[in-house]
Amino acid sequence: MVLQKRLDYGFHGYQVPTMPRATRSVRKRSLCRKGTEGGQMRAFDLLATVADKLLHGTDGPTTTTTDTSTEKDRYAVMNKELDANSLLKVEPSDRGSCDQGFVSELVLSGHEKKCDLNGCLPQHDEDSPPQLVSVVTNFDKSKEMGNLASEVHVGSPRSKESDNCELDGKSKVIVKYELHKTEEVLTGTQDQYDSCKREDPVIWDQKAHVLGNSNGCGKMTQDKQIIQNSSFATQNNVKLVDRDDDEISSGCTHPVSSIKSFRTVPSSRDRRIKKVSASKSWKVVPRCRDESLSKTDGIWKSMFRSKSSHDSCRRQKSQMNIPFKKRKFFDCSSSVSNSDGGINSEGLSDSTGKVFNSDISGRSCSASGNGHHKSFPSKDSHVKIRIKSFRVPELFIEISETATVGSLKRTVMEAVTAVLGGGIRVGVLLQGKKVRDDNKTLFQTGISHDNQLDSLGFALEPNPSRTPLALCQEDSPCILPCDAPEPLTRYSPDASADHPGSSSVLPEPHGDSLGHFIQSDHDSAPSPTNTSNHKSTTDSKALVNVPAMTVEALTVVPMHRKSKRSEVAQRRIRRPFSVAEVEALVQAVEKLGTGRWRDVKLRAFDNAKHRTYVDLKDKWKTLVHTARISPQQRRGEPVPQELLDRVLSAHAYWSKQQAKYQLKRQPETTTPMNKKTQQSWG
DNA sequence: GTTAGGG
DNA sequence: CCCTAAC
Repeated sequence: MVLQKRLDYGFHGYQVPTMPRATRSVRKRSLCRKGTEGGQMRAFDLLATVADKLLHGTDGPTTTTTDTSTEKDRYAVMNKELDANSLLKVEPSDRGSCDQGFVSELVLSGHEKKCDLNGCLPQHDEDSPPQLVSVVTNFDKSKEMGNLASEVHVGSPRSKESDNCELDGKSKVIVKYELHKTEEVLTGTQDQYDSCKREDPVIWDQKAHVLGNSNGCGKMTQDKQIIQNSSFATQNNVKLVDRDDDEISSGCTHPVSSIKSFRTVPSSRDRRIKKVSASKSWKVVPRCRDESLSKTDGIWKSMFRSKSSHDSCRRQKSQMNIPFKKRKFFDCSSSVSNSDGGINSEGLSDSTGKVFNSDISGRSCSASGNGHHKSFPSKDSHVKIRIKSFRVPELFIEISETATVGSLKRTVMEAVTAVLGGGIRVGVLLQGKKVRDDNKTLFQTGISHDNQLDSLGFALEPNPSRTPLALCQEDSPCILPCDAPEPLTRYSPDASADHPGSSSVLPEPHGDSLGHFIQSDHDSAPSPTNTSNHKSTTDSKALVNVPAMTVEALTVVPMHRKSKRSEVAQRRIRRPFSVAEVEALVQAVEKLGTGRWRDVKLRAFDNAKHRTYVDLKDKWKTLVHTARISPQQRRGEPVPQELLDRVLSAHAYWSKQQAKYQLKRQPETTTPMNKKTQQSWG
């Protein structure tokens, strides 16, 4: 029998490809955003816009090749720039002449024909929306590990110019990526672009009939569907934003929307994907780091310029949130880092990596939404927003140790895709405060060009509407503000198959959504707000208001429900005992003694589903230990000395009792003093 | 299913 | 917190 082990990968987040990367120079007028601060654009729209960018970036084609002759490549999924600290990257594969990464393969496996997208590709005519994102992909030519970092620029469709920043002298591929159109990615010649451009640009307008249009379009969306299916459709809670169900009506404005329209297509793709993602035979790994580092040297250098690879490696390791002993199997080269502070190639990302300020610089571009880029000012005051990069909420992945590295990659990709695809949404922060009113205009909100938008930030947060279960902690900072604990996202591809309650999601910070607190046995995190009527505050029981647990914002994304159970259940998350819990435990033990953990559980933690009697026993064990060591050696949330004293006292008492019991059957009668002591407890 | 103890 | 032996 194969020993199944699990690996936990704690990602403190990726850096999702940077969104618009504003070009400072007005000339580049790259930041034409729809909407104006004057009231036409509401915060909601802004969010939607941002989300769109993200999604397109997520599902859009990625190109990882410079080989312009390979048509196929052009439709690869746009690579995301992962957190520099994450060792898992989206990268081009070394397969064949095309450097298509697995992502693209996964997503676009259906694009056998060159012009699948024919007739679907946007016509970058004068009427095209002013959103054009150019992706500058840099990657180390040193093949196989050709890591790459992408940058996404938003600009006008016609601004062909691209930043010529060259990183570390690596070869560079410049890709134009048109938003609100297809996920077309141009990697090379213009004629290719033209040859595949869509004929009916109208489709991309609000009310186009998706079905009525080219197959190319359909295929495209279909491919996206595959991604969804493979990554999160099964959990039926994540989808690409709010569009999936809107069907045709929403048209291609949001490419994803048409997905269902093409459901009928080749199931083989689905199957393939499933198969791929399901396979979890871990084979290799253990090899270090230096080797792989050297391969990715270019990247590492650019990402960790100030560190030696060793250092980074070490740091990675030390920060990896891998609660397993399996840790030893972990490998830096394939690992992920929890380190904070995304360090993108530009070294500009926020140190927290959570919220990135946007940068609004001056004037806008044409107000006419028609994409006419009269390079300059218009009557409307437009707001330019620049987002260096986003960071995906922390992601947790568990995968069988027997899984292959390849499947790990895919799993991670799926997780990311799932998250980006709808598990998250964009939040707007203004001066550290979350802007909740989606209906306010930017101007009303204070997001105006003449306002220093340094204070404007965007954050990725769980998308409540897409998540079935939500452990909602009122006002808990899911929003990833600087320094706030990042929400934890747990992605378990296979485990927890049959646990309905196992898919809980990040709390929805807003009161606006289904703030239903679900106390699934899975893990009902003690209510932080001490709602006196909360279950976990066992009224008559010993356990009183359990203070907020530190962590507990987690997302569990059950996947592959069909997978074998052999994959083993995932390790429970660590839930440090709060002082209140300790108090309750001590009290119960004083009364019941050690050795009756089940009773202790029933008495004091009956409502704390996540505390088993074994947990209580273990906690007691550690408490005793803690009480015996010097305060300096203690870690974690300090337990009041008073409690520790009681622990020792009770422990001593019950130990004595036990000893006596064993010696003879002479109950407590022989020790009046102890008895007295106990009375004082009771 | 519980307990106890090592990991 | 996990795993197991032992009951």
